[in-house]
Amino acid sequence: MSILSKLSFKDQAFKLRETAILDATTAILASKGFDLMTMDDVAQEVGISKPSLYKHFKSKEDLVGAAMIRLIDGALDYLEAMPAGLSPIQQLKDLLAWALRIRLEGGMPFLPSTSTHVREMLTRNLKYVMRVLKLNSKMEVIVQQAQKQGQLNAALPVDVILFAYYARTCDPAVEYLQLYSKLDHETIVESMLEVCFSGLKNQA
Amino acid sequence: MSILSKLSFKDQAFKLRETAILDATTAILASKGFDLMTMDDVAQEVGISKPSLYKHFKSKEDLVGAAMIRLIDGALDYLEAMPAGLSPIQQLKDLLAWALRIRLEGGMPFLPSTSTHVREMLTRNLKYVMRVLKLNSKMEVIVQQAQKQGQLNAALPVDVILFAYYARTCDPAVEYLQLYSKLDHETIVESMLEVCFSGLKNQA
DNA sequence: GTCTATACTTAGATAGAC
DNA sequence: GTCTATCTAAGTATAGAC
Repeated sequence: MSILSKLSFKDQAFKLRETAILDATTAILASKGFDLMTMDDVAQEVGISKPSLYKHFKSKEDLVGAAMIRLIDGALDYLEAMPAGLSPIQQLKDLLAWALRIRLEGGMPFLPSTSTHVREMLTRNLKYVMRVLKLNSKMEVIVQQAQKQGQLNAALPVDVILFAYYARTCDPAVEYLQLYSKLDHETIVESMLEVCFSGLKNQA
Repeated sequence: MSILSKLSFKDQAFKLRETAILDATTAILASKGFDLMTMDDVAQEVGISKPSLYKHFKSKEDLVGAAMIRLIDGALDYLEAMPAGLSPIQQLKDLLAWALRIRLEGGMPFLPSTSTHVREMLTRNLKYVMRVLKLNSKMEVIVQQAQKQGQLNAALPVDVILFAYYARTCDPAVEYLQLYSKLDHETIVESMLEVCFSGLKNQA
């Protein structure tokens, strides 16, 4: 019994450290991006040595893959937790607002678009790809519902809507507005939603 | 006289090679991005040695800066060459379509958004910053005209419109549509314009 | 499992011959 | 000005002591 509890305690500590590593990785990825993030950065941020880091994740690709999977899971959880009866378009708006708020606080979702290198790396990560496909099928359903109910433009192919939507979660305009405009976070989120769903054109 | 013409001939050859270098750089940047592009890549693509490359550009930053400046100049030229009397919103649409077509053909404009690293590097390049500011002031005028004439949403801050617009020129949705959808180039361009100006929402 | 110290590789930049 | 050959720094990954 004492051995068992000791083991599970060790396991718990291991899990906790793993969470700390993924937190650090996510934050560093958000600020420096994949290529500039070094394993030294991560180890130092967590307060462990590099070899210890490699005990948890066998490579940089592995580590970043795990961080990205956690983000996708976060999105899936958010979708799951949504109040029933929310209109499809409101679901899309809420999810985008959630992602943008995380980004504005330095938590970055959705790195894959930044470079072909990173994209190919993630494409080789089977577990990651499976999560993305799962999220994507859920999103596809929501978009089709929204089109059927006349909330989204039904003339646009579903692919176009989905990719345009995903691209908004990592839109560089967010960082530029944060840097060069005096708008606060919530105003930036609202503006991005407005631009995404209503476009730049005058509606009249 | 013969010396002078010989010199100017040499100068011409030098300029030609410089153009070839910038072409290669632009193409490689478009496919691999800044971090993965090596000076060896560029030298090999042009068919010269690395030290020769360094005779033209004193560093990788310098080289990429020059390539980006040429792209901005292309945009400025395109604006300049526009037929007079074109409505402001049509100018914006034409310029965006022009940029997207270049991207679809592997010519990439507007790298700066890809990472903070690249952005900071370009920010240190005075010549580049000056060109960007010049382009930006022209764009600002067009956007304000469009708002005044009721073509663009006047409720949105000019900054929001400009950054959202710039972001569309390097929208990752373009690459995803190119990769995963069966849409041809022109349909992608039209879809992106539609999404940019009218948004995803149903217009009714 | 954790650390110190180190091997290996890549890529930016240059010395020196021609 | 161009090349071959090389320097140097950085960063991924690991060997081996504790």
